[in-house]
Amino acid sequence: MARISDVAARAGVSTATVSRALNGKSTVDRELVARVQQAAEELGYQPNGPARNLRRQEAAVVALIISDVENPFFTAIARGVEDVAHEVGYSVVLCNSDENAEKENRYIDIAIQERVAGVILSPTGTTSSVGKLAARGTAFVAVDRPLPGQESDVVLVDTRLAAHQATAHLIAQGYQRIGCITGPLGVRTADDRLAGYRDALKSAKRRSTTKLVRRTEYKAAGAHRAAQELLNQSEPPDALLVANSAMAVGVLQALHEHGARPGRDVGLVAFDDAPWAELLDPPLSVVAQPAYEIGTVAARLLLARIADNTRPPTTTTLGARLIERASSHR
Amino acid sequence: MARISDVAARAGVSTATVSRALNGKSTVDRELVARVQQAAEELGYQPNGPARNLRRQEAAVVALIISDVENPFFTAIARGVEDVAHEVGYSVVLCNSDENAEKENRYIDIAIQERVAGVILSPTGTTSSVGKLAARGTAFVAVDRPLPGQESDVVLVDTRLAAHQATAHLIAQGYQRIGCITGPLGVRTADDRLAGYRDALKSAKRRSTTKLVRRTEYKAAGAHRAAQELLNQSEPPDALLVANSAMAVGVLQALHEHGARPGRDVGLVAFDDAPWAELLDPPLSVVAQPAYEIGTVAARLLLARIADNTRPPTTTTLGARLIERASSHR
DNA sequence: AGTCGCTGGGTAATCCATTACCCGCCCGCT
DNA sequence: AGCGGGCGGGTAATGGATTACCCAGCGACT
Repeated sequence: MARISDVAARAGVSTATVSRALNGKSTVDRELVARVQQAAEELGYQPNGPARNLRRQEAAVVALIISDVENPFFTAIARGVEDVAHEVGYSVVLCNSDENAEKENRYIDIAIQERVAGVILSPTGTTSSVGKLAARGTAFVAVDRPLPGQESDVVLVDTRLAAHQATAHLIAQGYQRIGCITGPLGVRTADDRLAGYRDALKSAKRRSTTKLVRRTEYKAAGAHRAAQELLNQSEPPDALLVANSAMAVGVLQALHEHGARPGRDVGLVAFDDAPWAELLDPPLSVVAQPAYEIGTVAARLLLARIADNTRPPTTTTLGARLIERASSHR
Repeated sequence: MARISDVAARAGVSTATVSRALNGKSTVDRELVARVQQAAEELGYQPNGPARNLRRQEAAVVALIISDVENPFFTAIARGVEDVAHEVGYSVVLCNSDENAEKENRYIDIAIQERVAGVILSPTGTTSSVGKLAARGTAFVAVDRPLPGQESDVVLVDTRLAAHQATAHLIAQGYQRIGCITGPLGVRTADDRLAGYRDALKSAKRRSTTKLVRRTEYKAAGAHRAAQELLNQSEPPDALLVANSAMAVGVLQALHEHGARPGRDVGLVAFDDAPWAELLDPPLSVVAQPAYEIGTVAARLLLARIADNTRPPTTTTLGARLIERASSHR
């Protein structure tokens, strides 16, 4: 594979000149630049990234560690991050932690080893292997969930408030026994959505009971089981707040199996707007989160922090929007 | 940041011994290994990736370049690749080419520059910047679509046959004017699905007319417009074959706007099984592609090629499965 | 006892691009 | 003419881990 010295030889200049000509860092004679570019072209020269990064002590790459590639919420974030990063010449590599602290830890190690310029991640939970990033001075930004006991830039959604509003909406529609199916204990968004749900019940002077609450992983299968359990109780819920769209699929299946119609029999609001939510009969009421915007904001914060790691940590909280459709109307 | 020489000093050995102890390449005295590991631990030593890759001339990383992160078909492939790669200690970085030859080209350059061990990609189309990989001897595997004029390992789905079967199913159900909404001209899967559709019409001695065929990007918006056009014709289709699940969303919207009920009024089969397909009323008939398996197969092929780049190129064709639901029954 | 061979471990070369440092040349001013 | 300043470009140091090469020491065999 062609090296910089090959290009230099072909263009009849030194390696220093080749580097300067190709990177445009310093003024180089026009004619030489042309000769160098042509030589590089002819040889199909591609600079050796590791060598460059070794010397530069940093790669123009940001790592994005998300907890589920198959969750549209996170892929939308990825798009936001990409669009901003590309504008300024950074590349984005996507890593999938699968809501698994060990994988997350592994990817953080890789990010450190590869000396990426910065990391954006949705932390899996309590185990803060993220401390390593802080310890090394690598810029990082948390999205979707804050980092326990870490000072850092964070981009959140006011998901507790959103859950409150969604629940209040169900109450206003006259539902009496409102349940909640949320994510695993310790996952912050899951906790917050549950808290918001309880806030709303309290505001309405309703008693909340654990009999109407289930926690499970953020997947369809878990939510399906949870919904089955709730519906099989002697006093089943007449409405449900569901914490993400994959879960909503499981819940809708369970309702179907019980012959219960969303809206009329069981009011339903789910987090995350999905393109198919409107296609259902009845259309699904959702809490739309600004996922793409989370990505763009996080990327901009990260770039600012790469430029200046001493700036004080900021917390950005974006709002979510309740979209009322027929699944939450009798 | 701690360097290998710091670890060596703390453990009282040479850098060579540290490297050997941590990589387990050669036999090192047990006690020294323990001392080295402890020293590394205490210093929080993380090897410098660029330096390592520079020396090794290769990184234990495979790049996966897909054409749409938001398409569940591709994220399922990603999962398959990841699962296999992780088993053997490789990391996967995901790049999103967005069906854009320029972005694809850029990511290929990055992959070459970073000296990744191999690349798996779903080629965007004709412009074969992929030639660079071949020229450099970087292992690569194409998924979902073959590479025009490139000898390489390929993992495909027999999508033409699947389209044939799906169309034949619509014919068997008694639909008379079957249309097709497929992806852009030149995207191989889009061409194949259209070809399969025509094969089926021909087998059934039906005339195929371009009046019932529309091509658009693989997104909901394009498919929505296409469906509108088709439905507004004087002789609208009474069934549609739709080339992916995002498009199906657009088509379903259009049908709804026309007050047409899937199945009864317009028979419908779409490519890609989505978790929500069963939730619709009526449930959507689909062609389920083995996306996860494509990923695992491609990863295994890539690993084999990394080990031995002289092996002859293979083409693996996986089958798709038609799942008949109510949207394709009168 | 001497020699061969093996093993464990140290020294230094190596991977390649970037950039600090330095030199030569030319222009312009006095 | 002489000198200073600026610019273009070359030489070589640099980043950090891996590994080729070599050496010392020990055990075994003749």
